[in-house]
Amino acid sequence: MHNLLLENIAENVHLTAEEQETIKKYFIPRRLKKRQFLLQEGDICDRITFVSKGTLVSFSIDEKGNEHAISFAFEGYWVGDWVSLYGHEPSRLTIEALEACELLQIRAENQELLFTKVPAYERFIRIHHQNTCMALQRRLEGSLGLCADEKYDRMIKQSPVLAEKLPLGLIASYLGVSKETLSRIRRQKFAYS
Amino acid sequence: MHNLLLENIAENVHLTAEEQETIKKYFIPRRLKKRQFLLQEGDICDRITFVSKGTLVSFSIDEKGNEHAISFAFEGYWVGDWVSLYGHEPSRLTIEALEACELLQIRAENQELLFTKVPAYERFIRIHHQNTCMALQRRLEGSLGLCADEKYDRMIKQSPVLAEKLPLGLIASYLGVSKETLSRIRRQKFAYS
DNA sequence: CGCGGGTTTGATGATGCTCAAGCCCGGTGG
DNA sequence: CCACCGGGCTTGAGCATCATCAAACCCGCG
Repeated sequence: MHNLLLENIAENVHLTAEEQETIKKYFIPRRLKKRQFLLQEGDICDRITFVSKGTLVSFSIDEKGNEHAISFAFEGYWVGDWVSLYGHEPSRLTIEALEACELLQIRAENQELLFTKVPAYERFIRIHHQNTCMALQRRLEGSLGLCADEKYDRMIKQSPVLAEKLPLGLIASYLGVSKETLSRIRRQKFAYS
Repeated sequence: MHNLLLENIAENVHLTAEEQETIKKYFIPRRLKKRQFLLQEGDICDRITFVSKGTLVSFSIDEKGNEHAISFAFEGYWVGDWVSLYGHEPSRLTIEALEACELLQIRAENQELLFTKVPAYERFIRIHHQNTCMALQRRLEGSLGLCADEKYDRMIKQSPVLAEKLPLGLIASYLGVSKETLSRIRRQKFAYS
């Protein structure tokens, strides 16, 4: 159950056997069925989640009720609403299981404890946040001033997995275009190949 | 010179006098004149910069030659291209001084040393990255599926300072709209108030 | 068989970009 | 002191892109 988690951490920092045990103790397993919510808009996100199995999507809902996919989490990913978690404010995000999921969670205050008990873990989280920053910055660069089909190309180049695993509607929402537009773009691309 | 830096760090973590001295040693002062570049597209960003005085803008340039402001850095801010820094790849960002600046810089490899010498500094950087994640996520939420005037409203609400300090063209680029559109939006808002 | 979801396709309209011209204002040089 | 210049901002007209609405389609499933 916790193996993938420890492997994931060990990719970036070294952990002694003892540290591994300590970390294990803090992460509590949880299951989610398809369409269940990990977090709902308005809740305060007070824990960090590692995905052992399954897929989730985080999205925000605007005033008109449209959903905008912010990010996806596959096996081996971490998920949570950083804004809510670190800002201690109600989340504007909703996080939903796209399929049955197996998760490992640590509560924010326990993570603080773990930081001091296992400094390597704090280092790992720092590195993880660096990567998150990178991903968000890339995403932002793409979303400013690219037209719809350029965004799609870019996404395909960066993570072709998304296009295969996810339904069209979600990808459209992720790119910030309507599903009709994305459908037309795909047809175009197909004609040329 | 280093006071603002130490204050900035001390807002989040406690530092002993000795640690403060250590940190000081690693941060090298640098000045930039108006319009000088801190980083140019294609360079590898190998240092982190703290702004003691002045204002800078980071922007990316798309295929058509349009500039897109990614973020601004004022006094007390940190600036750098995280993608390039942590990914060790050529930067797609350019960072330019909007006015005369006084900066403090630490090289990436020295920062790694500093992490082990002063764990509190590593903690500070982790917290800083958390905040960066938050800011980027907020920005992304805003840039997806908000129309031009909503984006402007949102920006005004979140950081009215920007609207005062920065020329219209830069704000437009930050919001991902043309300067003409932003000009029209402002006129509209003005008419209502 | 009929239902529902995800997807496709078409027609229409709004939003916002582009291009082009003019304006305002501060700086510079005659 | 004034004329000129240039950068930033405004304003207008036309046009491209893309969202919206509506209808049909496809396919797996009860």
